[in-house]
Amino acid sequence: MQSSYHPASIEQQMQQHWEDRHAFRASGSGDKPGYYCLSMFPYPSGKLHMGHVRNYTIGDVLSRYHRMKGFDVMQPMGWDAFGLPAENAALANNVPPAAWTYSNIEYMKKQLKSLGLGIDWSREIATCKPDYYRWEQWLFTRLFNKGVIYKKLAMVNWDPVDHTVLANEQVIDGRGWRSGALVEKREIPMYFFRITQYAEELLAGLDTLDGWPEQVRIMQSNWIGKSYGVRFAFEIPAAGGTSLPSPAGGITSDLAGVISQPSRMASSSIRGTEGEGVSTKSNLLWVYTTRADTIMGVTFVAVAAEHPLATLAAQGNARLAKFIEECKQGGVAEADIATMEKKGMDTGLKVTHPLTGEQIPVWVGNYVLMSYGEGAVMAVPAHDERDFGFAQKYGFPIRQVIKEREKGSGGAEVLPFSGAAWQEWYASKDGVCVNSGKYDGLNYEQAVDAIAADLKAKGLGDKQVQFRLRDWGISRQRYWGCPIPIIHCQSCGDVPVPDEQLPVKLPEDVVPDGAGSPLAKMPEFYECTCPKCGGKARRETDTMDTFVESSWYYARYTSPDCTTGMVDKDAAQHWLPVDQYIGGIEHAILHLLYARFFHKLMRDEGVFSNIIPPHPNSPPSAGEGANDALRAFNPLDEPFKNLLTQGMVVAPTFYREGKGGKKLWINPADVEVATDDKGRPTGARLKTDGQPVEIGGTEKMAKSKNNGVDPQAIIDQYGADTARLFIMFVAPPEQSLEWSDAGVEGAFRFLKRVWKATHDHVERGIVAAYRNGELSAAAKALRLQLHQTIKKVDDDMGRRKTFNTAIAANMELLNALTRFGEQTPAARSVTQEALEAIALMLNPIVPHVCQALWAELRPGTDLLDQGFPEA
RNA sequence: GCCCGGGUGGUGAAAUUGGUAGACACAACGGACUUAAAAUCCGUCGAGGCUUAACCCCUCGUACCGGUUCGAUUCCGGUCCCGGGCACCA
Repeated sequence: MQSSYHPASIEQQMQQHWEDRHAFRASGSGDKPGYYCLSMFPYPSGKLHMGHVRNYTIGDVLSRYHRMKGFDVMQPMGWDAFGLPAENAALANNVPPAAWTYSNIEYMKKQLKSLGLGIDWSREIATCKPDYYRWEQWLFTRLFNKGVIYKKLAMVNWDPVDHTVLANEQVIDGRGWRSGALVEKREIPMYFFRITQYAEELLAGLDTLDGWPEQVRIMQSNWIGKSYGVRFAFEIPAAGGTSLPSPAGGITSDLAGVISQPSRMASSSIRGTEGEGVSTKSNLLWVYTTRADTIMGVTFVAVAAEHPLATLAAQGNARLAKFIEECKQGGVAEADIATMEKKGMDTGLKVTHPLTGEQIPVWVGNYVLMSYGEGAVMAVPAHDERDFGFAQKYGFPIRQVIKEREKGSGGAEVLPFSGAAWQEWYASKDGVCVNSGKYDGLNYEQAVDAIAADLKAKGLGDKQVQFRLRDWGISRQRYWGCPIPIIHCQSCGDVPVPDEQLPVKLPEDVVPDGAGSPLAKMPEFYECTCPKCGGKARRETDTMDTFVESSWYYARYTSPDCTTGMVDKDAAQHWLPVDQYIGGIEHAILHLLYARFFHKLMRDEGVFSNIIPPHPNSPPSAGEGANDALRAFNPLDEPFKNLLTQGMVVAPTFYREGKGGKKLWINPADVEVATDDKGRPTGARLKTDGQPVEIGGTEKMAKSKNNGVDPQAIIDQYGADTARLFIMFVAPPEQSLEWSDAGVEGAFRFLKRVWKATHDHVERGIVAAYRNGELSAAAKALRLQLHQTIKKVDDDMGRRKTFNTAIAANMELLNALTRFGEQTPAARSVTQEALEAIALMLNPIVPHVCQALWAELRPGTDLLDQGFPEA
């Protein structure tokens, strides 16, 4: 046996051995139970980053552990290959996104292999390949015909200089990232997935996901945001009345057209069908509230800048028109809208309070979102913090209509709106109505019931369930994505591309120029004939959101070469659901929600099974515990049985201010940080010029902050095993991991110690692992610790998934073993037993070195054939 | 702004169901080995105090303030700070 540990040659040799044996090919034969272990596939950005290494090492540890436990493991890998960075690279380097992407894939695949991951490469997919996206287009046409996909106008970020739509990421401080121009909101037609139709099921399904972190289920539940409230209307007095702005007649009829449309919300009435008992009167301004008990405190109404009523009022009001224009400035990202200064302007219009008949002013508010609810809100300054601030600024009356419920004797004070004391009882809905006429004294439920009933009687409202979730807009005015399979015909309208013309192939030799999609400038792409009438037609040039590709790749892996459908039904039924899904916590909402949604879409399209179960779009309203079966996990309904959300790999950021305050981010590897005697950083300077740089926050490793640490350097210097060991040891998987070069050396040292201990033993001659004999007390103690360690490590890897403590337990065992040192035949057999166990226990984490150690301890046998040790 | 996490020695962390706080490492320091260095091995390592017969003992300590409990890093309420997400980064 070699006296010292040389990772480079061992790793190459073992990787070759695994390949020769096809060790990680998933059979799917059913001889052994299947275990589908999936890590979120990478975007081929160029090279692996630490987040990838962490993600795939966790997946590989779980895969190899389950393989040793007797499972037929499938661990596939592929490429989330469409996306914006390829277009950015194209702009920067004048290279087609396709070529850039394929060369990145080639390089990153080599890197993944050098990590020694037990991947079944025969199932590799890339989402930019036509044989993948063709099935996405196929599903699109089915959903379009069913009405699950539809077209409507939606707001985007518009760069008026580059004449292009910008992603939120490309809007920096309200300006286009390349042009520096002030970004505007603009409405364009887009295709939408009607995800709101599945809102109830997506919410109810969360209860079946026992194997998901609570945190993720809560986040998704809040995102879907089911609320119980009241939708009601203010009447808009007819034209000629006191409050309408002057311009010509026709306003009334215009209003009838634009305002009194049926609710655009994802909603269903609690009582009876929607619209029942609700007025069909025109001239109504609809709002939705979860606090109908405060309706008597309404002192103004605020509408979004894009609201039809605002548009109308602005026709005769230049100041208002200007304000609405101002509201259109800036991007569409909600975080920006929610944090900007709340501003408003009077429309001059007044509407009639449905219960008091009072005339209520209508204002335009820049904080009202057109995309949520009705695009208009009632404002109760006494009981809503935002309304309160707005009222103070613009001088609206503040009318208290809720007071704290009386407790004990004497009765409670009538508290005015005020900070924390107010919050506690108000937010918990633990108050009673005051200053509310006939509703005085009623509690929350009573007041809402009474008010909803009165509104309903007047035909001006009713209770309503509402979701925060919005439909999913998927049109992108970009080149490097899956073409939307629609043909626009003058006479037939939007016609889906027929199956025999699929896939609609994306030309791959194009270099975008940053000014809109190049497809729209390519007649050879968009000129076509209508499949219905045969007339001249124009092909859709928008592509799909790349989240669409990543919403079903997990299913495609079960049968990556299937040419008859999205998946082969038998393969899908054998492998799905994914037993263990692993990926970053940053995907907790969007990706994971979209994938759950897609699973249901595919189910309802009969993709997995010819038998399509009647799906519970509206689950039983029959109350608590009505149907426990709905709470049990069902692989036809949910794609991922267990979810592990790894924490982010974070690193410090450094920057210098460039021209115009633009930050130039500097990689940590190029920076030297000075610290005080307590280890706190005092300053930093660039290594190349010795000049100081600013220290930013510690953030997720990302290209945009240039704070990524290249894992390749560590693999090259210490080997993949050390990189894997360090990253698994330094923190439990769900916690965020702060990268530091210190500690890698320690991981390497540990592997050297394991190697040395095995070497010293093997050189004295291998023996049979302990069976029975005379043991010293020390030998007995060691053997006890050995089996306690096996038990703990098994539990840590299987149930707890805390690999850091599993490694620590092995370190303790090795420490005990090196201290032991007895050389009697019986003692040596205990040493043999312990060394074998260590090689087996560490195998999932550091497979190359363990495979080599095993070959020394048990010549002629292969670690690939060994099970996990048993305590 | 809203939703979700996190905060424990100089550092990463451990304490699995409310029961000995700091396992295992990193860094640092001291020692052995060496002509020397590296590597390796051994030892010390939360803060303060006490005591040298004793490496024995005492007090404080898990961001901060308060609560529940015989007992709280763990449960509850509040505050501060840091991170993730917010629908076109993936």
